[in-house]
This record gives sequence, structure tokens and C-alpha cells, in this order.
Amino acid sequence: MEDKIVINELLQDEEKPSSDNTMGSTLLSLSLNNSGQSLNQMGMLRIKLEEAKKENEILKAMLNQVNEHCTTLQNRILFEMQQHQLSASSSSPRNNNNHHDSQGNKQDAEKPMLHTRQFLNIGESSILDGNTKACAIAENVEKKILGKNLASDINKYNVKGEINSQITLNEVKSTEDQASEVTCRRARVSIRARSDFSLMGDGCQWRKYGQKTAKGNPCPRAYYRCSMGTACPVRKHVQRCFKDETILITTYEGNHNHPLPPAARPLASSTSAALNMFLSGSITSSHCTTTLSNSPLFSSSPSTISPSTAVATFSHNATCPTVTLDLTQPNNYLQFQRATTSSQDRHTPSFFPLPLHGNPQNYSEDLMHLWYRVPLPTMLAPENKNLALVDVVSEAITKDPSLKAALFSAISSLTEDPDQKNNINNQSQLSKSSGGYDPCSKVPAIIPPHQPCTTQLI
DNA sequence: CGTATTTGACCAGCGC
DNA sequence: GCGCTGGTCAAATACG
Repeated sequence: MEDKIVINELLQDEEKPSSDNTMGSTLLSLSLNNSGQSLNQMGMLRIKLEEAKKENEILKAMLNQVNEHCTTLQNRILFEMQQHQLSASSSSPRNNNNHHDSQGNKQDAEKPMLHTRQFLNIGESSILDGNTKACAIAENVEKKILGKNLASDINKYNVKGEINSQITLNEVKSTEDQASEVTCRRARVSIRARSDFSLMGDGCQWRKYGQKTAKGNPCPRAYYRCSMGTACPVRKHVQRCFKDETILITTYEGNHNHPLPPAARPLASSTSAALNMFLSGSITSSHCTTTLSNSPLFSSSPSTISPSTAVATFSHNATCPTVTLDLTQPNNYLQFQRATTSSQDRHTPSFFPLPLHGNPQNYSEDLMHLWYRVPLPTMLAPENKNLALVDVVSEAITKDPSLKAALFSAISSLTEDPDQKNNINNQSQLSKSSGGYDPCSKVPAIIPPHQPCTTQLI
């Protein structure tokens, strides 16, 4: 009120013809008007600023979504391009192998770049979306690739072993899907590992349904089926190696029809990746080799200096394709064995060792990752082909402490996973409680009653 | 008593 | 056709 009175007096004074006060009253009036407008403008600006902030946040969220989608698409494109390239290379005639070899070094230098880029993209996705989403992406890509590759695999082996060079990304047909379903059911992934490794479990629950003494092996083979899902078709059998009873051979077959627990994903990705490469034809000749070095199963801890090691053996026996992942291999090489389609040569495959590169620090636990190197044909002398793998492995482990450390580190990295730890604990408890049967009595508790699993081939 | 394991029997595929 | 082998079934058994 006092302010109004003062203003009115001032206005009245302004109306007076006083020359002395004229200038002062005008200035005061202008000042009052300006302050009022400033208050209004400030309020409006503040409102607009708030609105701009809100809009900015919305735009940021939208940008993040776009980035996520872009990263996902990039990963898919890279996978598809790589698979497409491999399909073309694997379809090249075998008599071009020498030419392939001559350019080996060049490709050898280029492939790791793709490998690195691919991994970085996946890594970014992992950072943006978290491991769960990244894992889901990887699994989706695996499903897509494996579905395609199974179809192409059927095409290739149905035509007298000749490689179909016309495999394209669009060749996945409904009929092939059915056939791939059958192939998938028959395809197997076998894992050779030390017994301590196997004790870590694989994340799934298994129910034993049979036991059989295999040919020439005093240790019986135990048969398990997945009990996590209703009527899950996945089965596995476990058998101790005849020549080295500290080695367990676990063979997985079939596809889970239920979600896998997180603890089961690393090995699932690895086995899926191995089988994927095998069925995709990437290992069809002695000129295309593949590594699983970044596969979660083989990823080692950051402290590991030398890369983690594994040996993948690819073979087509009479009934089904089989991929054997040898986690006992001490060399820094990944060996691939691919039987020929000839029945005579079926059991005399060639080995193609590969150095395992890649920085273990960059490995993402839940991501499957593949990269391809140029072939190194006939690295092993023919006489070595007949050597017992176990003997070679055992001897190499004994002679090379660094390799032993690398293997130990790789195993330790898995045991550091909380889920894995829980599995170990659960298994040890279950093993105690139920007196878990040991297929070979010389080694305790190979497969506990509820040994967790891991295989999702598709 | 319910659940999981064991184990002998049975079946199918493959090679000779 | 026969035998061998791998794989599965199901009743018996063990365990909590």
C-alpha cells in the first residue's frame, strides 16, 4: 500500500509542471516500468528454460535409444558380413588352396582387424546396454547364424561333400528350418576338461537316466538329461578319458527349450560358437580355421599374460557332427580337426593349430565372439596325428609352466563368477547329500546329481 | 514317502 | 542276418 501511495504521489508530482522534478519523475517511472517487465521476462525465461531442460532430457533419452539400436544393427551387419564372406571363402574349390595359402599372410593381417572391430562394437554395446542386453543380442545373432549355417551345412553335405558356393543370406527356407532342427538335435558338442573344471558345473540341472560302459573304456559313461525345463530335449553324457582319468569328456546334444540361467550362458555361447563354426562350413577345408579365443568359456582373467587355450576338434562321425572342445590343451594354439566326408578318411583328420590372440582384458563374459585366421595346413607331422591327444596334452602341460598357469587362470576366471561359485557350492552339497554317482570311481563326484549345465546349441 | 540314482534289459543303427 | 555298440527305458534301490 505504501508503495502504491508513493507511486501515486510520484505520478501526481509528474503531472505537476515543475521543471525540477520532471526529469527525476520520468526516470523513476521508467525505472519502475523496466523492473516490472524484467520480472515478467525473468519468469517467462525461467519457464522456457525448464521446458528446454525437459525437452533436452527427452532428446537425450531418444538419442541413447537410437545409439543402442545403431550399435545393435552394426553388430548384426558385421556378423552377417563376416558369415557371408566365410561362406564365399569356404565355398571356393579345394584346388585353390595353394592360392589361399599364398595370400595367407595378407588375410592373416586383415582378419584380426575385423576381429578387433567386431569385438569393440560388441563391447560398446555391452557398455551401453549392460551384459544382459549384450548377451541377448549375442544369443540372437547366434541363433540367426546357426540357423542359417545349419541349412547351408545340409546343402553342402547332401551333394557328395561338394561345397555349395551359392550360399547366401537369403537361403534359409522353411524346409531347411525343419532339417536344421533335426541336425541340431543330432549335433553334439563335446568338452574335454580336467575334473576340477567339470566340478564347476555348467548352470543347468541334470537328471541321470542311464549308464553304460563304452567300448574299450573301463570307466562307464553316464547319461543325463536336462531337468530344468519341461521335456527339455537336451542331453549329455559324461565319461572319463581312458588314458588320462583326470580328464572328463562331457558331450552335449540338443537345444534347451527354456531360458538359460546366467551361469549357463558362457559355456552355452562357447559350445554354440564352436558348433556354429563347424556347421557353418568354416572348418570345411584345411584352409579356413577359426578360433574361439574370445569365447566366454575360454576367456581368461585379466592377469593372464598368455592367451587362454583350447582345442576344438571337428568331426563328422556316422551319426552326427561333433565338435570337441579340449580345455586341456596346453599349447597356445587352437587346433581344428575336420574329418573328410569320405568314410575312409573319416578317422584320419588333419590338425590346424592356431595361435590364440586377443586381449583377455577385453573379453566380455557373456558374448560369443568369433574371428578367423588364415589356414596353416599340415602343421603336425602325419605321425603326430596318430598320437594320443591326451599324451600330447599332458606332456605339454608338464613341460610348460606358463601354459599350465594360463589354463589355471582361465579356470579361475570362471570360478570367480558368483553364479559359478554358487553352483560349485550347490554341487558339492548335493554331491554329499545324495552320494552323487561317479562314472569312474577313481575320481570323486564327477557329476553331481544336479550338475548345472550349459549347452544351448541354438 | 517322494525324489533321485542305479542297473539290467531292450531297441536301433551300423559294419561285416 | 548277425553281432557289436550306443543310447534309452523302467523297475529296483538309496537317500533325505
